[in-house]
Amino acid sequence: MEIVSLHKCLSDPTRLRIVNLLLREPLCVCELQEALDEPQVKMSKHIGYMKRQGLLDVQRKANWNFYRISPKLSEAVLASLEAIRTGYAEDPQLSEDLKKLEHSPGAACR
Amino acid sequence: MEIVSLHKCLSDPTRLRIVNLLLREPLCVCELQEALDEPQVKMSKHIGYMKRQGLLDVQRKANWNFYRISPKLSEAVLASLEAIRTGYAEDPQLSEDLKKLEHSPGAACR
DNA sequence: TCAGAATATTCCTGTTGACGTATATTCATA
DNA sequence: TATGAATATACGTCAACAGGAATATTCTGA
Repeated sequence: MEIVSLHKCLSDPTRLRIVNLLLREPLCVCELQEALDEPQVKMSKHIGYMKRQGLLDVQRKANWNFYRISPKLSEAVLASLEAIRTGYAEDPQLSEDLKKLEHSPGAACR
Repeated sequence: MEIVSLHKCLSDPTRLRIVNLLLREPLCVCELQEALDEPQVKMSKHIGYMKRQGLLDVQRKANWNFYRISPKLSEAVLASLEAIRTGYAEDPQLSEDLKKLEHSPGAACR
């Protein structure tokens, strides 16, 4: 994945929030939607963008699409992502998203 | 500095090249220009952009403007920058820029 | 095979940003 | 103080992208 493409992915608030959650575990779109509380079309388009750039990949299970950080990323890209995970752990928005995810009642997709 | 702003700065090839050089040492605009071999107006605008976002700051010395990575950045931002410096050390373009900088005959601004 | 759930895509609009040309600014020095 | 060097800004144009509304797609289960 191109350096510039990675940073384009990270340069939108919604996408950053999505990446922050996926850095912990793969998630289905409906879980991401619930955690971020954003319209479906908005989520879908940002996810599609990051998939096209090679940052995410999908696994379809029954009715649900599970996204994860692509396992094919270079060490360099992973290092940048790790900097986000550890560096911004105390960001109010990002940590609230994580809390919301943990506290969410088991979603239908599970 | 905002997380998103940082990544916007890093999501353009020219800006990434500039940051890569400034991560080593503060430089004057003319040195950056020579190393990257890009038009003056292009350099100036990208530098201005990063200054407005709070990533860079200036020190004027006589006729020259020396830019550096701002010393006021948070640990988190510095960690992201460090990931770039170490992670992409072997990028052809970025390492060529560095080489060009080292081999450059002492610029007028020194 | 039809209905509905989960997700993606298309179309439209407004904003941001990238690039080039030309011009302005600022400062040092002749 | 006029000139030139270093750098920034204004203006115009074009492409990328963000957001919403509406619609399409894909799969599951009745």
